[in-house]
Amino acid sequence: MRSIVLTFGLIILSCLILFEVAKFSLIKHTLPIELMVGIFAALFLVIGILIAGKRGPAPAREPDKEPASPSPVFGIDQQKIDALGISRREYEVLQEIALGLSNQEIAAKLFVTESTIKTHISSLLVKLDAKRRTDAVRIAKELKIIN
Amino acid sequence: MRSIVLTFGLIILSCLILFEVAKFSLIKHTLPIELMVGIFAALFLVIGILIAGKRGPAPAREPDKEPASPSPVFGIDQQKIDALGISRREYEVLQEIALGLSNQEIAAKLFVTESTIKTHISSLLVKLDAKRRTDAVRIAKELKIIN
DNA sequence: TCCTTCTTCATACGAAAGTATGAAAAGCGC
DNA sequence: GCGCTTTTCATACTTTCGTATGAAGAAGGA
Repeated sequence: MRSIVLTFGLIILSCLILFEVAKFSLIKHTLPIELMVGIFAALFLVIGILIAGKRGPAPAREPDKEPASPSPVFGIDQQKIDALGISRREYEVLQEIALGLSNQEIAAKLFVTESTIKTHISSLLVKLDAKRRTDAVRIAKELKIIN
Repeated sequence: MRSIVLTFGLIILSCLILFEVAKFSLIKHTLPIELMVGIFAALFLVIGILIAGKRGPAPAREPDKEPASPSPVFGIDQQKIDALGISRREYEVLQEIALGLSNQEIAAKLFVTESTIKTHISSLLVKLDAKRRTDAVRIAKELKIIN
């Protein structure tokens, strides 16, 4: 909670500063308006991606307004991941499984113990309704929740 | 692929339209610059979030072709299978592995003992230079020798 | 603050996977 | 027939995987 406030505060603050600087430049006609707007657009595009990248555990999943795209436009269907209740960490493990790594290798890669990986995989198998890791990978690919 | 191009095309198109309208309003001084920039910032913030929500870690994956319905011969590289020295029976086993079946299930499906399946898999792992069956599946898909 | 979820870890056990080795039958090309 | 590969199977052993259960700290929402 505190971290969110802090992060947003920082973002807003830096944006305001940038904004004032930009307006100053604009008045002096040292920058065209188009460029100005473009910069801000790009800036907020990046910010948006960053924010979304830090997806929390299903943030208040209200009834979805349809995304109007039955097929995943950009490859991965985040909504399906949420709908299955797959957590961030579990998803990371799933990706490593798909790469063909062993539990031990995944543990080393994610800096946790093999025990933890086993726990994640067990719940993944339940959530994906799979019997084995190979099964889980196939199902996940069919659901397009991994590449 | 087509849908991605379409989506991006639409986004860019609507942005250009919005941009022109905005510039027009700006010239007529019906809107303050701040509001203008703010609208675009918000717009691209949303777009960024949407994109991030739908994107994958993008490890250069080509989309899988339609399963089963068309002849699996198209897209499969028979020459690579031969080059790797993978026999007919081994290839059958490989396909079953990719479906997520256990050794026992594969044995039942192919009417042989589990022992035989293990033998086939062992040589498959060597020929594919894989350490595990999950690894073998990934490699086989990358080599386009299975769907 | 209380409650829940997520993440982490451990231990123990059973099931599945994989390795090593040997061997026998069948098919094929020479 | 002879040599070669493929396919089949077995036994024994090691490693990995998966389940069950309990527990504890961190983060976030109500």
